[in-house]
Amino acid sequence: MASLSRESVGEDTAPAHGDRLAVLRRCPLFAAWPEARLADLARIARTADYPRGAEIFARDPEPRDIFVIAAGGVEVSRGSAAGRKFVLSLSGPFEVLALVRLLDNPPIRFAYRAHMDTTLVHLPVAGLRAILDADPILWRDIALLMCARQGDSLRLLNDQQLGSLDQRMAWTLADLARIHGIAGEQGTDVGLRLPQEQLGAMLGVTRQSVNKLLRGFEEAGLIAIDYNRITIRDPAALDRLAAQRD
Amino acid sequence: MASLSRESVGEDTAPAHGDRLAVLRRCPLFAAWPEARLADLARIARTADYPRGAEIFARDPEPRDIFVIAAGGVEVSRGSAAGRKFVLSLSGPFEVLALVRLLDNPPIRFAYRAHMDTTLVHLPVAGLRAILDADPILWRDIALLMCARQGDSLRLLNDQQLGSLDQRMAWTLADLARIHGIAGEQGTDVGLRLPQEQLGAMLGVTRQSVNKLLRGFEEAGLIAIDYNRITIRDPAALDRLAAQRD
DNA sequence: TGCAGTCTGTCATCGGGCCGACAATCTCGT
DNA sequence: ACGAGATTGTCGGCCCGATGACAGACTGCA
Repeated sequence: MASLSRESVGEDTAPAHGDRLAVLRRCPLFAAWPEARLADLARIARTADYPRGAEIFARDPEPRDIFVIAAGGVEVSRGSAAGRKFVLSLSGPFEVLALVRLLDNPPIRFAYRAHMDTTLVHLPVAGLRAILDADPILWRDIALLMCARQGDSLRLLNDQQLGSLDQRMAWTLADLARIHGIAGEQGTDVGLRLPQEQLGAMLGVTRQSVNKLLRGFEEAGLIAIDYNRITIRDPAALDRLAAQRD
Repeated sequence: MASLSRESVGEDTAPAHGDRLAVLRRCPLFAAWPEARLADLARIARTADYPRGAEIFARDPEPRDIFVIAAGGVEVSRGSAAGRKFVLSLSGPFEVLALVRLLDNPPIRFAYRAHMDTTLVHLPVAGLRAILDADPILWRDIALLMCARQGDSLRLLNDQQLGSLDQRMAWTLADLARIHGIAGEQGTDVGLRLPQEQLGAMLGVTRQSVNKLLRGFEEAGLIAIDYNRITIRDPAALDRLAAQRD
């Protein structure tokens, strides 16, 4: 159990303000917002650092923040009573998370965990709503982003129901590479050292199944495996495999 | 293959306009909208009837309408190349569907089918966007609805991954009863005559499994089965079973 | 009323993925 | 450099749900 949380809350110096502004400016969600609104956002925002493995809202019984990843990565997951875990996504920098908190009572609560050393920009939901209500056309960007997120969820749901395991694996790997990937000489490195256990929690299978599946992919020349590290050798074939879900 | 579609498009008499207004007024989404905006909506809206089994956008290669169920029910589903089908939901009156079309290019396209004789109010997406942009605070309602929908999808995803089959069945039955159910003396009738095949397509299992599962539920006194018709006898126990998903 | 088409009920068989177990390998902190 | 803990690689047995098949029941239309 990680016991650390919110290391650097409280410093609110001018350069910190500028940092927050720089982060917000790089979020696709805020891309079209006027400079003044971004400044408003930066004013209510607070930065916090989380060491690898820390739970993001571990101490908040009723979380009140939406947040943006400034650096690092966040695992969005949910545990079951039986001890199993479902990993919804591994998000990277400049993604805005927990937007569902704009609702007064969200229907389900996921857990957020720093997947590596991570810096977040917290936006108190009340303050964000005030800014949105003061310039309501900004709600449009929220609405459209939520439409896109909904589309992503529906695609995931569809894949879970109709796709074979190989297809889901191919799709998941391609997706991870797109978010976190680092292109290299031998191919695109899936930029995370993710345990097969965690991959399993994304696909809904056990780590043993993931292992067999990955070795199969390696044998087929799709990927290369170096212990924890996966490199995509044949992205085209991978996409072809993933795209058969229709 | 159903060949019928859009029977009554074209009539735009004054009383029809009033009918459309009445339907829109009963949608939760539009509950807080000012009367003038609802009138604008009704003005761009068009009503269409679909016989049971008809595909809603069968003829539109690039569908441009968001729609509201005025009466009847709509099955939202997606087929696979292998001939299998995934049923996302069975929606009832006054639900607004296909909101994801507010995006220019939705990431995934589901099929909509009239699950019984159905009347829809079509809202062209361009017209809707114009109305929203003219009074942008209305975007807030869209955004919050999409947040709620997203929450629903995430809950479904979570259940698929972590829940046992019984739990998912219990949850699905309770959900259907909530949307379409008719309370009676012997308990709540799940208001649809849905083939076990279709239930299977919602849960991601075959009709045989659904059959065995339902008989088990009946034996346990949770439900009563009369051929196609399911009546919930012990809603408390059903909820208890469904709620174990944590 | 009868018949075609749909839906249910049930069985035997098969297979993919789970479970439990254990050894080998790698990483990281001290 | 070393040892504890995490992660991988692999196996055999097992179980749930898929598959294919078939008879019987129900519905709705002619």
